[in-house]
Amino acid sequence: MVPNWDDMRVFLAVAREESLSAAGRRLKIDPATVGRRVARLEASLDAPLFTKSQQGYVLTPIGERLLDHGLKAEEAMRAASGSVSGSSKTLSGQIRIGAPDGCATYLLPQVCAKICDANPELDIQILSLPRVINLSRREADMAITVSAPTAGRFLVQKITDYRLHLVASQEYLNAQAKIENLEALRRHRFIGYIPDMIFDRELDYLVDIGVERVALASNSISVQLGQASLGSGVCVGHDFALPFHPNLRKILTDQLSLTRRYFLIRHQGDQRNERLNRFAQALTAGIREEVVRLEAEASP
Amino acid sequence: MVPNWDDMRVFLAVAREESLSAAGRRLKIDPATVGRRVARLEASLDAPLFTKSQQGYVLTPIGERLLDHGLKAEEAMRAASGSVSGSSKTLSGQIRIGAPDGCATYLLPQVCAKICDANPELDIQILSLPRVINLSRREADMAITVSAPTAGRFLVQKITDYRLHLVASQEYLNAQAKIENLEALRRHRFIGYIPDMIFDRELDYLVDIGVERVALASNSISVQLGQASLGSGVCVGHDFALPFHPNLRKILTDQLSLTRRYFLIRHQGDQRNERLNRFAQALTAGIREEVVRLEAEASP
DNA sequence: AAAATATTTTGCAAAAATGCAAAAGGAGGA
DNA sequence: TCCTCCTTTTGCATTTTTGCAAAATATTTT
Repeated sequence: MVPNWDDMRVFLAVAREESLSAAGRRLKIDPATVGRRVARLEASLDAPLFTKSQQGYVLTPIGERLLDHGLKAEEAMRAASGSVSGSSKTLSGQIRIGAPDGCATYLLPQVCAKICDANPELDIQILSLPRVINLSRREADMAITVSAPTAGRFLVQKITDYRLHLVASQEYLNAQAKIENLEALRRHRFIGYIPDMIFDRELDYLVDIGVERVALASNSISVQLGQASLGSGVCVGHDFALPFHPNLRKILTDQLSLTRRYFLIRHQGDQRNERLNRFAQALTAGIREEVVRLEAEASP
Repeated sequence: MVPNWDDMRVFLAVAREESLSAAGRRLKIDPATVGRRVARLEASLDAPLFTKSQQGYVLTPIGERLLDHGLKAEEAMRAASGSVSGSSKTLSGQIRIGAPDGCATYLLPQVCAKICDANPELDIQILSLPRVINLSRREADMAITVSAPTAGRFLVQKITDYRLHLVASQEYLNAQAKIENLEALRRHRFIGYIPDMIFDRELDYLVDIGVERVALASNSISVQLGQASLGSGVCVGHDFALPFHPNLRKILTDQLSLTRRYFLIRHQGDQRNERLNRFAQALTAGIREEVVRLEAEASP
């Protein structure tokens, strides 16, 4: 009769994922158990919460109503966990970060490795996302973005600025006439993002330069730089990525230099979550350091 | 690592009761289990929540902080349960009502019996309290009072007015000179509440009449009426109580008649709790009917 | 002072919940 | 049309949780 509070936790997962198996993956419990706990909750509430089918679980109107309250409970439970600063000196558990692929590829691996070394109990998951992450749905605990969100209640914190320049491989440059100015670029092949898959205006570098056509495109910056590295063309790349592609050279650095900024976005409700606060602190500091280190290495 | 939400439920009970066994009684689970679940919560939060001793569990500062969030979670869970109208036609589970003793003694038994008959799955607990009930601490789901609360966020609903008169036993009246007016009362012995235990000004009937001395006192109205019934003196009694004391007679009804009002108090957060709404509806209707019936019976 | 009554804690057997493996049922693609 | 992959569901062995009984300990009463 009186519901088990923990069943609400699995209810939320199922409501979000619309599937027992996906919810099970997220919660790291067996889908069968997930199904049984939903059934138990329905029994104790004496109401159908989902319409069940082989292609998933979808909320009934009653379930929708329950979801509203469940989210409130979740917020409270999250704040509760956060309020006990976890007396232990070291962080533990699981933290998931969403980030644009440049950051995820070239910065987070080293930074997170260092954090993990210092906190052996901590598991970090890096979500490299080809789209703006939906933090409201709790897809991640925090997200790194290139523009501050305008709507929604979030904690926004500047991480650091970083620079981008035009790059091409040494071999490519040797084979061509020296590129003297921006005008000369018109005769070159460009590598960039897939135009209609650019999810943030800040990432639409090429439009800033006036380039209209992208011959080789990928949704992954590392694929782009890989192609540039093979001598396929000219590309806009992060300075901090260059040490990973030794034969890439910056070009026209005096005539074209882009600056962008990383932000750390968190849920408003996590403001007093000491655990996440400490992690965020370590993360931003780590990224800042790493950008400085890599950009210095790339400057000559 | 990730806490079991249901452990928060038992944490709240222990925090309130400050004892494993009392919490166990309230939750209807074994004290040993309560202790183990608290231990598990502490382990998953990695923080000491209680200082434990043989005389009970008392919150640590960390526990205090957790309590705040836990209460929020509880509110959300309560609202969640309430939001699903419990598709079944009949009420079930457990509902606890606090009430002043007059109401608890002479009205609620019949009214609640009727409600229970109509809802076989429902358990009703009547808390007859010698003090103003602390609804904020969730000692009860709802409370009946004689004055509307001034502070706090509560739902207040008038139930019904009721009347009180001076009463004495037939035998007592026969043995005395006829009491013609209020002035004549000065020579009689009064039965009433224990003066310094009156918790609500509305119950301080005798001061309204001008009586200063109470010879026989009890904190229980049924004890008072029992004494009056034995011919020990004059007492202020509820009209609706008289049918239960057949040899009591109202006196000076034309010169002294008190009217009081019962209110039903509920938690603001329960406003959309269909289950409690339905119960409250049945309760107020039942009390209203019962007062009318009993007062009619007492009038001749 | 000693007995009685609370409390928490511990040991163990019973009960419940869980994970795994297999079954059953569709949706989408070759 | 069939085949494959993805679901949910079911049966069963294992693990975990729970309740009960007894032990240990302190407080209150006689």
